[in-house]
Amino acid sequence: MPELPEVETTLRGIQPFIENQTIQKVIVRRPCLRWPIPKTNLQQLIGYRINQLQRRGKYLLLCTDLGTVILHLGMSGRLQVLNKPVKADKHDHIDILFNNNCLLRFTDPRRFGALLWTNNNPQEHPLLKNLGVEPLTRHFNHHYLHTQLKHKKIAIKAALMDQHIVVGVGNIYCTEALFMAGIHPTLPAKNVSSLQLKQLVVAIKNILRRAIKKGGSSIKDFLNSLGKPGYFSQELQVYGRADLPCLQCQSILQMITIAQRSTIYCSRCQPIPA
DNA sequence: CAGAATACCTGCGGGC
DNA sequence: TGCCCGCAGGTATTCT
Repeated sequence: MPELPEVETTLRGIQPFIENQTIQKVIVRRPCLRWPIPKTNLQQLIGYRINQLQRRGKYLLLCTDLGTVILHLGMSGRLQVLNKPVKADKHDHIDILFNNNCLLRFTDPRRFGALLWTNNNPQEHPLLKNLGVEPLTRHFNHHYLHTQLKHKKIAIKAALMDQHIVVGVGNIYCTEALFMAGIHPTLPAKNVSSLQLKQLVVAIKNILRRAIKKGGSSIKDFLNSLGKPGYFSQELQVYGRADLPCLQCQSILQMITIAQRSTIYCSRCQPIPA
């Protein structure tokens, strides 16, 4: 489900209900997501307030005076705010109840998501401290990409999805951005021209911004924190369109696998440079 | 060291 | 109807 636009959509959806609210109760139904859930730390949070809700890459941070809850939605995770008690379903692993009677519920069928705890600066947490730049800041530009990629032989698509280079770009938006920039996804990262890198940066920023505006993509089951789908999937040009005609040139779109992820591209619009 | 493969899970749709 | 297969938005860990 969640790449940067979906995580950002989630943040914006839950922020008004939980920021500055005091934690009243925490229920952990399933002790393990990707890693064990730090139950003790969560119980100690009762009576503490969420000072701030932040996003770093695909992580969400619930900041309190005691420490920070680090959340990752994995592949199928979802956060929603309920304003009345609703019976928990099979995959509703964690509930956090606030004094305003809002209930923050974490649901994750595949359990690739995570809830972690840190007493220290969350940016220094092992999972966060080596993350790459935020794609929607000025630090993400073609000079930066050139520096990062100039020695990399891996496919450009694999490099863009490496969260240590740039955060938030996942399989959908990476596939789309490469199409927009006219770059073949298997091209070795070091061989992407300077002009192409510029186009790629523009494409990535553009697609992420547009997706956020539309509330993210609902490919299969993404629902935002209000239980509504995102509407960006209607605008996807290549992702999910293998064997269909390219919307630009009518060539049949191809599907290949790169770094164990499905990749769709147009062999005419995204040629391999001679 | 870089890069590739593996592992973690459940659910869904399609083919038989 | 039911079973088996492949596929799904991610990424730390282990391997070569």
